Amino acid sequence: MRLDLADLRLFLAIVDAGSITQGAARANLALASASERLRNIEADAGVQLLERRHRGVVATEAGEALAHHARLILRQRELMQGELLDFASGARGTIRIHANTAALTAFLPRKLAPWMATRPHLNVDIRERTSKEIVKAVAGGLVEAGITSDQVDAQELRLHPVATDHLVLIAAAGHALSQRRVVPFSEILREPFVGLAPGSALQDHIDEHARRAGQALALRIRMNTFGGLCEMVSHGVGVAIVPDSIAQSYRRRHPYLRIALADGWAHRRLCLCFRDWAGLSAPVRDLLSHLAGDAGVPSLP
Amino acid sequence: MRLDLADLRLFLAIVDAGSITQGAARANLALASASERLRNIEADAGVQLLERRHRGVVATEAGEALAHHARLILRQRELMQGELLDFASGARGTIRIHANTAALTAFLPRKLAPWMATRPHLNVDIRERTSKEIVKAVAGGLVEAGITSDQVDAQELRLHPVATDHLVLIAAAGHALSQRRVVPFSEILREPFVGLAPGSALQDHIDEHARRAGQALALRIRMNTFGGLCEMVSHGVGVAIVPDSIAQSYRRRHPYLRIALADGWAHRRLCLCFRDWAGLSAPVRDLLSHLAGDAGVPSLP
DNA sequence: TCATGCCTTCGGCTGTCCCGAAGGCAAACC
DNA sequence: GGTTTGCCTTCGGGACAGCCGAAGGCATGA
Repeated sequence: MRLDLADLRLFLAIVDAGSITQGAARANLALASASERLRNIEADAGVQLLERRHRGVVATEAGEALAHHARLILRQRELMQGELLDFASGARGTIRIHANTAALTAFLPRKLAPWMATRPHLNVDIRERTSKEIVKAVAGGLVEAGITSDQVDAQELRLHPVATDHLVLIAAAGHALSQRRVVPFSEILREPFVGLAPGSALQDHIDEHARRAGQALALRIRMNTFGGLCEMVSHGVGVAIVPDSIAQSYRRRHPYLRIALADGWAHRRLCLCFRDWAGLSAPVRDLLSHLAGDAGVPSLP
Repeated sequence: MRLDLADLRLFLAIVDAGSITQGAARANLALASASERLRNIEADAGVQLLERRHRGVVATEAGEALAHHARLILRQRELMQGELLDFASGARGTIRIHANTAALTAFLPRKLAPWMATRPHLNVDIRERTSKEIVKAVAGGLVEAGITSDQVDAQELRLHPVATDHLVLIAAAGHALSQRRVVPFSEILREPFVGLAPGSALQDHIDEHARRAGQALALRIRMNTFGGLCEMVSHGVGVAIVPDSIAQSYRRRHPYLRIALADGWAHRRLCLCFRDWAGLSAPVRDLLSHLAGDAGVPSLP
């Protein structure tokens, strides 16, 4: 059966108009073409679909049935078209980006929530990775964009700073360092530490710097969450290094000292990371614009 | 958007098969054609629908959405096709026939019930008409077929007898005619009559014969149903002329005498009436075959 | 009897769609 | 490391479908 969508549209137009002449006009077809299509439709169906009257035509029972189904099919097609348009315009789909620990825990939730609320069909899949892994993933095309620290070698990728997120040392009140405002990492290498679970990107990052300083940190306990970690520190179990954004947000619940780290690698800025702006998909561009600042992104191309 | 049903079928085949090559084969298309169609589909949609992998392809989110709608649309089309096939094969639709009073009240109900029970989507629209009107309607193409008395001038139409339905006189027990087995109409013209409501085809028929005999019947009362009519007769209100099938079916409830009418026009046979067998629609042919006899219709072409 | 409105048919043309063949690319294999 | 294999894309040519204008048929209404 070779009945196609144009046939359905034409048939509906004819039934609604009540005459082949008018229906053909509505469907932007010459009368001859409409007549021919109709002939084929009826031949295929094997039933008479229109009753020819002196003044126009009316649908037979079979014709009514066809019209009914035609309406359903065309409606379904409208829905499909709308949905595809959503995908094309970026109102629907899934964005995949990578983010480091700091971005994922402190920066993104606050920025992402209102943005997603206005895009009900848009899903975001964020994976936590070390900044180094993120750069590799973006460079290799595995994800379109990521949010990394600026302490990483981005090679040919573009980095666009969107927030500061310095690492700070936190220690229980009354700790020996309590008088210091700033302390170098090398000076605290022998302190008892509270750490994050192995595999955490931030923890690996810190361990790496300890290794470079020729020392392994003395981790008394490893926690799974920043909340637990901060609580441990506030009870004097040990010190810890966390993003300042985290340190700020937990200090009400678990009082502790915040002491800046003197090292360059601790002065991090969170950066959007992507290959080139023009190559990004619409929804990712939209998201990055939003993350870059509420006041638009004059600095993004 | 020029996406047609072939596109949908092809796309589904490709998604299911997991490769354009296989999908094209399933859709009976050359690889080149499939590739071209796909290109157009994606261009129209404005989104990538398939992710090209080293081994075949997989649908993107947008592709999944398209596939989903495609399945719905094609299913709907299947339903439509099935329904049209029902119409074409005569399993669905409405049959319009005319029947005279006798056929409508006595012959048809018994024969029609089992036939309709096995054809749930087939409706039958039967109108009561005089035999003369039926012949006119069939000859004029207003209905395909009818069931008439054989007492009518059928002209070029075909008549096929299917049952006898003689008119009989009924009278209360103890009536003056109670000793007679047969009586000519002319002899009872002056009897008080119980008749049917004006407009009834049978009543008009009887009146017509009375008029030819130069007399109007003395109708003491006109009833709307045969049941009421028979009851009146059994109580001695008057005599009446009814189809023998009716007389038989009510004589238990309302006892009366059945007396044959001698006149030729009372010796009726019910006949199928149609123009030509080949010109009938499938369901009407089917119905007439059934009415002509349970044992097939050797005499119908 | 003509005019009107509607549908059908005809002949010609254009555009679409299909196909085979050739080319490119990445993985798997020898 | 070259070759084979599987898969996708592109190209050019050819056939067919579908579209159109014009002419014809039919019934109605003036």
